[in-house]
Amino acid sequence: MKKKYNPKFNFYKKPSKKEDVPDLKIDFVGVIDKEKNLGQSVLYGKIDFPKNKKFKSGWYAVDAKQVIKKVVTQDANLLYLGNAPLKGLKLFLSGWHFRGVGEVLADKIVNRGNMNTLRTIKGSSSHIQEKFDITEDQAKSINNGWAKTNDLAHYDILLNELGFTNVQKKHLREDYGLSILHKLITNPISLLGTIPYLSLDEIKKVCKRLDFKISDEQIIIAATNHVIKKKETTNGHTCYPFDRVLDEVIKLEEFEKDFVSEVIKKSNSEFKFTKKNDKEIIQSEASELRDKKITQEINRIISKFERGENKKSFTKSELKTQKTVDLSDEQIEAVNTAVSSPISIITGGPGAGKTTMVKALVSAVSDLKLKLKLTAPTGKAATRISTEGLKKYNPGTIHSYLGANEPKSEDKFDIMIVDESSMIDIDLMSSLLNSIPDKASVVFIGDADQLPPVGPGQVFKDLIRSNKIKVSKLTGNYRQASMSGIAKAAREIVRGKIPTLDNDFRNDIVLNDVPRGRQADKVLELYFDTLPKSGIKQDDIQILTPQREGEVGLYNLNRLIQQRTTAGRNPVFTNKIKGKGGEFEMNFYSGDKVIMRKNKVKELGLVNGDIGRVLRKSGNLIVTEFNSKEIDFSTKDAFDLQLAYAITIHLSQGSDYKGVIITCSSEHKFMLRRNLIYTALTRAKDKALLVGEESSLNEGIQKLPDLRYTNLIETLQTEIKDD
DNA sequence: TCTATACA
Repeated sequence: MKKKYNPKFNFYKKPSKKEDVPDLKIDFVGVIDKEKNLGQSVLYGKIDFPKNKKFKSGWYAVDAKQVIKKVVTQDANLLYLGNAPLKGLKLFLSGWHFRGVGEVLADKIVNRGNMNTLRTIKGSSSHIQEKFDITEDQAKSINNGWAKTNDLAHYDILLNELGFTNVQKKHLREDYGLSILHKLITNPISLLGTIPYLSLDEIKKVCKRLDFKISDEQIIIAATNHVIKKKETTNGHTCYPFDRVLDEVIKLEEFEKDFVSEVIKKSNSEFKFTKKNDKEIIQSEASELRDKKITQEINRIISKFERGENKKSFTKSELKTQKTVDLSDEQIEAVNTAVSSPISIITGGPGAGKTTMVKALVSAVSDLKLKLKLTAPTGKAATRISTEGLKKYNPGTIHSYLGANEPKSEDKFDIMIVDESSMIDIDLMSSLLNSIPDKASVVFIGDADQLPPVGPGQVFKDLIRSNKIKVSKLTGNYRQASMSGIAKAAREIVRGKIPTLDNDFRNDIVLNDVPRGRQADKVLELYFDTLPKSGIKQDDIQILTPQREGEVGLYNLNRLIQQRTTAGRNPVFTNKIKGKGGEFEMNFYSGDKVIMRKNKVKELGLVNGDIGRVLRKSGNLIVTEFNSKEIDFSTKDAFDLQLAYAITIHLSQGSDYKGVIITCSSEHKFMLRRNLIYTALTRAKDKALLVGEESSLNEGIQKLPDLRYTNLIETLQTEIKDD
């Protein structure tokens, strides 16, 4: 049987519209007389249970459609609760629907009304007031609150009763709907690994509440899914070596290793096993289906694509976008490939000519009268496209594009160009490919040597390495001699070679080999004296560091610079920041360089990563300056601001600066990796100054980025036809 | 150890 793909952890799903609230109506039914199969229902009052069946006394939850004409149907899925779900009811009443009802009042009401509470609150507020012996206002609030709820109320109460959190409830509603009843009746523990932030202990509590006896096999399978999922959320692996999964499962539940191994191997529909370098790799079913979904969508896009036949090859003169820029042969070829292929990839490091190439591609696309869509995974990358003169195409984040459009909607385009594609995780890629209309094409642009996505997988890399997608690699066609020292060093670092660096400041890349304890001072010296003297203004300098904590961590460097520049003035505002040693207060003064950490395009016209300056306080508002425009922040909005003299390397991805000071201290050696150093270094346009121990830098360059186990390359290679 | 997006 072919299984339907169910994106278990898809946070990018378009929220369901009000009108199509799925059917989630459940009823609570209680057995009154076991002998006569007589019962009561919250929705219908006195009811009958099927005569020929035995029931336990106490309460059940049931799909409301399965109580017909005051009779529970023969085949009804009854979830046995035993005790009435009063805890869930209390939580429901003290929830956001009912203003002014807190825990104490909810307690009082439910203790009086028990399960009749639900019938009572449907009545008039005077009735409510009298029954519960509460004030008129309280009764009105409950009456109003109930009017705002819908069929979801009982569903919510049930999940409250079982102890699920709000996020978990949301996923249960959207991923399972009413089928959750069947799941809870047959195998509640299998929810583990399919609902985020659900721990083994929590699901065990759910089982206990339901008096559900868990078999060893069920526990093992659930724990295995749990371990695999954890590897995905913490390290981005979409599959993992079996022996290591096994060890962790045993740590969670003390079973015999051989027994655990046998159980997992036997349940072959739950897991997929593959071999990588002779290592046995296990993948969850959900992850396998997700890979398959991606290949399916790619196959669909390839097979529906129509532009290929009547393709036009652009020549150099046709693609000339700006008088001064001459396109290289590889750029022209990349444009032609992108225009005539259903899916294509353009890679290359900074300075390889991606931006010029994109502009040429855009002009070619408009020449062909094709409708274009521009997107990127981050707000920052999307605005950067805007500033490249492509604003009229309305670049936006992939998320906002997905949210605004029903997949394959009317808002069709012929070609989508996606920038900074290396930051796309596998779930986002799946949603994105799914949204590409038939006949349209996609071009992914990015640099695979930069940092991997925050989320799971490394789709961009895998797509390239599968050899199933057309890849245009831009090299910049530079001759060694004409290359900047920065570019040369970056190329060496990517290959794992240690570049020869010294502290000669006449070079554009300089290594200051400084021991711990003197590194922060060195950073300040470069920032305040050396660089400005060489003609790079402080505004054009960005300090980059791998971590927040430590001598050359983000907090300390920002604090030190602030002390020398702005401290002592009256603080404009204060934020609370959660550091390693607990919460601390951070003052912001007039003149402080700040970074915006949230996308607030509609409200403030700013995206995550925008850099600006604090100006002054004006009444309740904090006046700032971003891109030479004054922007007013409320104190609440100002919580999204951080000091930005120093920022993490991760945050700098996608930006560039004239001068960059990069710390490479042994105190951050855990973070120092080849791709991190490469990303930091390639942010620099004119000058890159490294501060730290040479040995840490060199070790970092040798250290490959954390390996991500994925199975996508293999899936692509078997599922995608060659053309 | 760091990091994106989005919604409620």
